[in-house]
Amino acid sequence: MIDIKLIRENKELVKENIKKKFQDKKLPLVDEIEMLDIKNREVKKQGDELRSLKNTKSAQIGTLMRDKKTEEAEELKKEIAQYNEKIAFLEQEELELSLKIKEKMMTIPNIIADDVPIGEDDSKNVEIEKFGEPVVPNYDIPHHADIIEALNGVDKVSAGRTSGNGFYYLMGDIARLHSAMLSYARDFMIDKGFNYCIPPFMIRSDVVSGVMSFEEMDAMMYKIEGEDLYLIGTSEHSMIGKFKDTIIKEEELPLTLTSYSPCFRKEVGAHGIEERGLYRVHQFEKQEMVVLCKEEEGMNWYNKMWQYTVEFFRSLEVPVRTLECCSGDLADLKVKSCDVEAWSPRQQKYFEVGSCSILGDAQARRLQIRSKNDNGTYYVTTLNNTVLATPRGLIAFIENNYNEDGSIDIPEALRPYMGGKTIIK
RNA sequence: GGAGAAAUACCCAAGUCUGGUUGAAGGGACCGGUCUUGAAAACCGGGAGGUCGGAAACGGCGCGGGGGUUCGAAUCCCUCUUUCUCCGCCA
Repeated sequence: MIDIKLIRENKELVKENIKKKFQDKKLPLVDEIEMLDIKNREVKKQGDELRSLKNTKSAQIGTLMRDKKTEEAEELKKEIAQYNEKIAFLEQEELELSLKIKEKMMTIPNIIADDVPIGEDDSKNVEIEKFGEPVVPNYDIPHHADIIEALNGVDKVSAGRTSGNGFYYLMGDIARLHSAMLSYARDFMIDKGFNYCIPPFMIRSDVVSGVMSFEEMDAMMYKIEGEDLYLIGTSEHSMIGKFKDTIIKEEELPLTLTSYSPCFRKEVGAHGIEERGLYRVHQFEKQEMVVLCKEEEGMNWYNKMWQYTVEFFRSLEVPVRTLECCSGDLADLKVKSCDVEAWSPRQQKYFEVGSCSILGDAQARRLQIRSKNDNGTYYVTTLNNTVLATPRGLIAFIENNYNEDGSIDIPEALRPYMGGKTIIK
């Protein structure tokens, strides 16, 4: 959500930005908002004047009552009653106008960074940099589901029975590897100075609607029957929600947090749960990083954050690359975003394992997350990035550490979490 | 799940029974000053933060959130949320 002042003062910029994102159908909204805003302020002004008048007269009644001038007081009461009718009418109008404005404002995309590549969809995303050699071994790498199955590491048949498609039992060393990776990811971020946090795994609807649109909510979030609660789709939801309606002391910024949570997603729509294996599932686990900082420090953190993820995967012998999200593929709330993709030696291409985003003050404005200095309050800049989401991260790890004989190497970094094991076979 | 108590500004806290100079007493912290070589202490002085409209003057909102009664609500009523105490249940 952008500042409405931007529409008042520089609506061409807002329109230009909409065009850059190939959302031309939203262009008329800008003028509509501008008109509604003018009208809203006019109505508010009228209302304020009447309320002011009413307040003054009411105070007079107080004085008259004290002086026992009942008749005069009664007359004033009648006078005020007339104001109240008008005020009620104006307030209704004010409410309707501001709702309309808010509804439209929510759909206006955030102003993207100048250096975001312009493109209509994900096919126009731009590779930035490769880290590590994308090696293709001279033997075949089986599908991850087959690798894991051969090691007795997964049971999807039983999961289908208990929970349906999109769920899984991880077993034995593979389950342990899964946990080891998460523990390592946690400690990796703690060592970077991030504050470890385990958040609530369910959140209320007002928090959800603060972080996503209704359509997204419907497509992603599981609702708890009979309660105003949703299972989180990512800990970002509860981590950002943590600061809803608060003013953070400026000396506490930047807040650098790393959170663990299971994540639940319906995965309704485009892709669905149609793929074999553990790539797209209803339930996964994630170590996340979240940063709240001053605007001027935002880009600095953005660059640090994706680099942390790269460093993390490199320490696990996984080649990665960064892929910059183009304007059309960028979610409306984001200023800039890049994916960290892991190399798949089997498919001989990169696939997404994480996503780093800077949202400017858009998320903070929606949720009223502010800080304060001598010039007053301001909305903080929010960022989030994946350290490790797994089983997806597990797949990347397994493919890249797979040996011809079906075993999986455990790199140095992970061994303390695997009881010293150097190999899974 | 049951019973009770509470939520007031950065923090503590008065006011709520008895609605009207309470746009919120009093502390603490904070800022400015006196004193001091400097600081502390003491003393004097200052301001509610926020938000919306306005170029400004000024005005609207605002005592956990929402609604209601009333000319007028921190104060009365309803509702939601949260916290605390006790009981029950439970990893």
